[in-house]
Amino acid sequence: MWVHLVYELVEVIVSIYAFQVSNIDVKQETPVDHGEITCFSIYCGPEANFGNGKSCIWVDVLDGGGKSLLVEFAPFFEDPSIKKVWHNYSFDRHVIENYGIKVSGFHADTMHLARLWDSSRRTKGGYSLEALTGDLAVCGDKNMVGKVSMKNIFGRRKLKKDGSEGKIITIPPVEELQREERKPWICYSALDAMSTLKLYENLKSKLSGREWKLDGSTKGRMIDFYEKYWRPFGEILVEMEAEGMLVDRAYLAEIEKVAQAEQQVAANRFRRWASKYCPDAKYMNVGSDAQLRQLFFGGAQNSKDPNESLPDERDFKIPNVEKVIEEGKKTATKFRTIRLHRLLCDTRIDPEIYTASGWPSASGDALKTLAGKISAEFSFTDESDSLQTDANVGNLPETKLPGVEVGAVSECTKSAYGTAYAPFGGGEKGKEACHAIAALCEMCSIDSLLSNFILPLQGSHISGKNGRIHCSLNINTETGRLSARRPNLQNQPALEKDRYKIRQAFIAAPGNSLIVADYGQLELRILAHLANCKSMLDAFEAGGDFHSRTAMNMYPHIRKAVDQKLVLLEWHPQPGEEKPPVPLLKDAFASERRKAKMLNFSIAYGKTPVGLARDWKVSVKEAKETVDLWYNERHEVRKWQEERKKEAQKDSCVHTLLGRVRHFPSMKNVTPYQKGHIERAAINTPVQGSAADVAMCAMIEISKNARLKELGWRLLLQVHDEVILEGPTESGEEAKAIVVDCMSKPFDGKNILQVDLSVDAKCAQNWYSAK
DNA sequence: CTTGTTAGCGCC
DNA sequence: AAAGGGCGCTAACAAG
Repeated sequence: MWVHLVYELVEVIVSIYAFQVSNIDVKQETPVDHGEITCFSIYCGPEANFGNGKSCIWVDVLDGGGKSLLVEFAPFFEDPSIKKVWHNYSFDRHVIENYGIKVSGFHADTMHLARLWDSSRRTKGGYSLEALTGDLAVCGDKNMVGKVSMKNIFGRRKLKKDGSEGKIITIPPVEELQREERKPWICYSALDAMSTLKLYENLKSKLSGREWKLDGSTKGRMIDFYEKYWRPFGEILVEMEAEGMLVDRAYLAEIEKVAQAEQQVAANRFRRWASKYCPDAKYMNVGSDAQLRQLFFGGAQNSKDPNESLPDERDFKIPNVEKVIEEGKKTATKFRTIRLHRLLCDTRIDPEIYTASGWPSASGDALKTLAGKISAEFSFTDESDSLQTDANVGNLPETKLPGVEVGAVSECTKSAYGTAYAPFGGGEKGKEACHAIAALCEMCSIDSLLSNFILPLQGSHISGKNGRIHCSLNINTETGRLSARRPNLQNQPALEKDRYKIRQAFIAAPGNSLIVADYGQLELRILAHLANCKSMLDAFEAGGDFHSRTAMNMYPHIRKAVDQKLVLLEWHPQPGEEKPPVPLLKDAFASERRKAKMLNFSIAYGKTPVGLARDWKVSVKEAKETVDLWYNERHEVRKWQEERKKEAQKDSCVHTLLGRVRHFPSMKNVTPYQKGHIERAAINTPVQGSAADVAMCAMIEISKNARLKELGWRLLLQVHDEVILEGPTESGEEAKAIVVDCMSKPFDGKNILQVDLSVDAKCAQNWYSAK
């Protein structure tokens, strides 16, 4: 009876839900196929009267009727004409869909509204309902009761063993609260719905008060931006999460074995070598940076505080796998202690890299410096072997061109062995040390692949019933990019780093294929457009290898070589041709092109000559000269960047292509370092944020394309400038062409940029082979 | 035994 | 003094 009441009333008023969910660990699990609803509430403003003057409905799903009661509400959830506002729509929708209810009528997500209003609340309390409703800058409503956290209402101090209250505050399970603290619990969860609607009204009015400017002219208000872009985008993201990616678990189990075996070999190789200098190193945790720091740099001074030094030797606890019974103990304990001292007693290795806290770094980079550019392969038993390995070290020589001076000094004159070579005595000893440390590096990188990717991808908590992985896709970055969580599918190893071909585990279902489509140099194209830079626009217009063209524009001697046809900018082999008639620029001037490429990527991020000098191991003056060469042909970029810095200083904000705003703290009263950070963010955000705008528009185009839908193609994932879809193999080619078209003309079927948007797309059975 | 923090590293 | 933008995740460690 009262279900009908709601149904009729809410057609006119926006309504709100807040769900309490059990049987799910929110921090670990995906809500897709996990989690059960214990209760929910509906609020549609103070005017509604559900009887006895009550304006809010609270529904007990736990003891009040369970699934059958929830299903009574299905028509209500599924009615698109009932406009619904949520706080974190994604979670609630997945949980409702676990009951087979298809939610419709998505009107707004207050988390996204808040993010659109102010994208930098991370340091101001974040975007929880509690933080937002409690913030007067967001909800200036004095009559409003903000959300109060569960911890404050229901938190109980954990009792210590002696019966007194401890410091740890625990919250009982929601089922227990609902049954045993019924009244406050109903108030609490009903308030969620009321807070959400209040928050919606506040944010809507704020966004209505802010002008939306696109390309310099007024398009409306920012709430219009939300409705045009982020509302449909929010819905698309939830659908993508629900789809999920199919993962080949058998394949992952296979590469896990291989990786573990290779890791053991590398780790033991290092341990065996290290134990020659420090016996306990045989049992060390080679993955612990503290232990490594002790072995290499024991006794070293802190670079920031000369009064602090690492101890000469230090004890570490390790799992007692050998079941050693230590002195004074009766049985083998779970852990035992080993003592590590500096490997070299008489010699010290000068640390080149320090951590932020001033201690010598034992990071991968630092270890690579110690080892040098060599392989981990080394025969520790038969030293005659080493000569063969020796022949392989060093860089490949660059193609030399007669009559043309090759710019940089070739690095192959330097020794390929790292800084550990000399301290360990040079010669065979030095080589042995470098190879052992190289093995350590390899062990670390395998470990990182295993623990970050291969193992978690096989976990059951992140996959649904159908074996697919459902990450959550969030609009929660300061620039407007997406982020992915549980698991983060946006940082899967790519290309040459993917030594176990992890991406091969992301597959299409039988009968299906994946389409992987990505933009070529999206951010650089955006920069060319925003800065209106002629040289860059011309280079994109001409097409071909952008970095080679940059190198040519930077260095007159390269331009001369190109003009005289001594080198080719790029080469498209004709049938029958095997190699180009003259060398390619990227081979003949590899080091210049490398620098040009690095500058192309770094300058948009605001990298300074100081940073480049460090990377390139040249003087700051020299780095600055190279940077100037880059800007020489691209003075519009410099001017545009200066304008952005001024804008950040004057208005405390910058804008993206579609008119989203990122605010910065006032530049008064900030340290020079903070000022630098703001300035770099100010020149980066319009580029990164506009690229995010483009990618979002492309996804909206793809998602609303009727033909793609008809053919059965669905978006699965976005990785900033790349999208992945899955659909029937037989329509792969047709779908691919549509996707490319959507991405090239992402603004309502048009491209409003001054540059073309180049798109590369492939159809394949797995993610790896689509690259 | 839990929690938070740091360093490090994967992606674009 | 700090000198590359934006993320999320992990192990190890430190602290409660």
